[in-house]
Amino acid sequence: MPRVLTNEAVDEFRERLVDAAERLFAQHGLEAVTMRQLAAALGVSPMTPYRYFADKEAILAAVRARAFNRHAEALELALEHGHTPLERANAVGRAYLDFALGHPEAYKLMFDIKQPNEAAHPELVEAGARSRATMTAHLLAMIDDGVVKGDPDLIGHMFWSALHGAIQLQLAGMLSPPFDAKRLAGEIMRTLWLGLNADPV
Amino acid sequence: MPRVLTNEAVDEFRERLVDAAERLFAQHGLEAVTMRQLAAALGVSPMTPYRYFADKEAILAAVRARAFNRHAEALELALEHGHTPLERANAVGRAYLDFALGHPEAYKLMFDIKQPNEAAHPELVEAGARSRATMTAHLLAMIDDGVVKGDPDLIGHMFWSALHGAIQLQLAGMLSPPFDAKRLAGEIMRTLWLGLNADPV
DNA sequence: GACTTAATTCTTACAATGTAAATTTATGCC
DNA sequence: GGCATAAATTTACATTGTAAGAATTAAGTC
Repeated sequence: MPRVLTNEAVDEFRERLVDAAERLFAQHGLEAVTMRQLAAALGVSPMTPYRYFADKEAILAAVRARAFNRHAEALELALEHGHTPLERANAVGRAYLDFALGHPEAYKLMFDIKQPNEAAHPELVEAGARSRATMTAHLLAMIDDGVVKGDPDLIGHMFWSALHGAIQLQLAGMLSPPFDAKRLAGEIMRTLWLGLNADPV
Repeated sequence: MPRVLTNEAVDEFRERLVDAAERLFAQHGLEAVTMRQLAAALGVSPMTPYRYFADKEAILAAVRARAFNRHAEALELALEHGHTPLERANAVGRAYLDFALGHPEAYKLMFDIKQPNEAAHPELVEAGARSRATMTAHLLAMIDDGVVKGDPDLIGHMFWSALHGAIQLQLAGMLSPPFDAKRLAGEIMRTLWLGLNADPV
């Protein structure tokens, strides 16, 4: 009988490959990283990764899933460090911005890509859902506490859009001094809070 | 002496090629369109386009420049159709949204791409500047008229970020009912106006 | 410990891409 | 008509993702 890979060995290889892919994508961008480079980074022959991933897209899915999970963890950590709902909202916004600007390539892979059949990768779907859920968790508390009125899902999407827009403009190189994502995001979020409280329901 | 292309002939070929590129990019996306396809679309051999454009990136620059100009024209048209500054602001916002959702591929080429040496294509730089200038033109009038207070450039960037974020989320497939770019953009813009007026300077 | 056998890995191969280099074609002056 | 030369085509090459085939290797049997 031949040697058979244990599940642990398979997982370990997949993880090492995702490590390398994450690093190389961040360094050179998704398009610029080749299957051959990934294989070389692990010291295996060019076709070996195909034993562990269906194709390049499956590797992308794994990297994205990990990014969504890291993102969720960063926001969850921020959530714990605020005592009032408003503090938590600000902490989450700041954490979102810090993640995006600190890991721009990961952020683009998460939110700026239309992966054809995303549904084929359940771990990716789950990680995406987790990240999304964390983003709005604190808003529910704010509505409950009466700090702000309205549909929490709608308000969450409004802040998300605003933050995302500022970030995307900066990452695409469309902003020049004295404007940057951090400043714009701060101004927009402040103004939105004002507007939400000024709004008669 | 050999036949020499007139400037008109060169311009005409370039224009036909940009026509084809625009259409094919919109249909299949930038990455999926090959130089060979572009050549075939004009009925010439694969290398002929290289007589008129340095490389694929130069074609992209030309397509982007044209998109920026179309965008500017759409916004300028909207500007003319409003009588009060507030009407004009709403019309421009609506025109921006309509352009983005009506020509999603063009929009992504304009605002979601970091073209390496953009500065090497003056027509692109100029078209981009024109589009940007149009976006903020009406805000200056609003500030002058005292409809709203603050730095017009900052306020312009705030609305831009918010609109862009909602659009990008939709184009990346990140929004699902009952949320879409149009609704989010409307809610955000309304709330921002409220917040700006509520804000003591 | 040698042998068998199938999972794993590596090597080879191919079609597609952007584009460089070589070749052919066509024009207008002598 | 022949020639110089711009334009266009043809040929060629390195690089990519990945399919197919060949080689390697390790576990169980004797």
